[in-house]
Amino acid sequence: MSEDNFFERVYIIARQIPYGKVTSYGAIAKALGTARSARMVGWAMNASHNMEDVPAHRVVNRKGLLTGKLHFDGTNLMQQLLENEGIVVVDNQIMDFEKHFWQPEIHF
DNA sequence: AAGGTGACCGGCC
DNA sequence: TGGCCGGCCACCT
Repeated sequence: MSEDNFFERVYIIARQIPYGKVTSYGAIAKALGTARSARMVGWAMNASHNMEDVPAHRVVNRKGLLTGKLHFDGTNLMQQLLENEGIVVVDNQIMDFEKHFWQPEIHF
């Protein structure tokens, strides 16, 4: 499959997201040292479909909006998963986003 | 090889 | 965070 470091690094970070917590694409990009590549994080998430251990549902945009919801199988699968972890989601938007926000460890 | 694309972000009104 | 615009960078055709 893929041995691309960039994608793999994104997966490593994503896998470190604790249960019931969420983070943003930009935060992951920053953790990788490339804050300007937030879009690539989203791209990597798209490819993460093949990966089982990557909780892409815990990754949202900076506003706490479930922008990637449409990329999941079910129409509201992403929201279901988040609510299953105790996160309240209303209209594709995470309530108390800052409260559930998790900052990835910075490791270049 | 070049251009288009995108699950974004920050700045500005 | 409501909306619009420019920048950014790796991936795909």
